[in-house]
Amino acid sequence: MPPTQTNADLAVAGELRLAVMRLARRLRRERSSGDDLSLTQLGTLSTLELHGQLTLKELAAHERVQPPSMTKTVAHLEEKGLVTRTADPTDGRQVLIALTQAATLLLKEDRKRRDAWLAQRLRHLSSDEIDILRAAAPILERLRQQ
Amino acid sequence: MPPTQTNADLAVAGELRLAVMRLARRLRRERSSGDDLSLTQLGTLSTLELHGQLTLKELAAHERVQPPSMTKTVAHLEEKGLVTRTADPTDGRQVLIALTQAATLLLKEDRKRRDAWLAQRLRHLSSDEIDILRAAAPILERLRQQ
DNA sequence: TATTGTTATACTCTATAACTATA
DNA sequence: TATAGTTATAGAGTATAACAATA
Repeated sequence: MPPTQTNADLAVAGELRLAVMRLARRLRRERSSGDDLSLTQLGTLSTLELHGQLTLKELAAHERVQPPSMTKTVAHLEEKGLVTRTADPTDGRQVLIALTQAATLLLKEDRKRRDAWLAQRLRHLSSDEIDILRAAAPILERLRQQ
Repeated sequence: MPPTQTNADLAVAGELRLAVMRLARRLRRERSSGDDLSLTQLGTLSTLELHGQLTLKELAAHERVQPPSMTKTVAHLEEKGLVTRTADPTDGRQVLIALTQAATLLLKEDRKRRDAWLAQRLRHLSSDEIDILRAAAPILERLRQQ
């Protein structure tokens, strides 16, 4: 933890920002072919998979959207048979949202397809370069969580 | 370049995909506070900065959107004084779209602000970890371009 | 009263289909 | 006829403000 910001750090930030944003855009595009779920919908399903059943408010907080937006997204997912909404037995104001089995399968397939795309590209790298990416992945994850 | 796909490569792909998508989402959110340009608009300006004056069709192709979508985006940018539209002197059907000076300045400021956000987070990392990210950035960029 | 969720309303981004102007 | 761009229309995603139901 250096006490002051160095020029080298600023340079890394700039390069990393561009690289991450562009690769993400590319990955998003890869997803969009032959699929009918938006990134918003997919992200919501992933969050439910990770945390299990959540209330609408919790789900909105995880996805960092306002409750009315999440109400809409959940409505779309419910229409597609990917989530269920049930009233909380102990607090009638709350609604519990959970994945259906169809959603679990769909998430698995989507992940497989996108991982395959990226793994295919990893084959063009040397093993040293793959090692660097392997080390970088958890650091990127921590950056996001701070 | 290994001749076959290893399980380790597939695992790296999965971790990397999640990390990149999530960090990108975070970066996108960072941008949206206190600014009035959408990512679509910013992306369009960046493309014009990179390639110079383009026709609407070319611009739509670079941004991977349909022409009617780009017509709208360009209209918004024109309202904000960030691009100009001029008829092509040799082909009256075509419209040439170019950045204004205000747009060039705005791009520079936006970049600075977002880099600062990421650089601030880099301060929580060790110098070894920063070195890994520095090495990873160009590899990520190559992954996208393949 | 405070909290949870929904409805009403509005704006951006995106698309396809239909149209206009030019080549 | 073919091409470049715009207009018409529609749906998703987002927000804020106002409302209903429950605690």
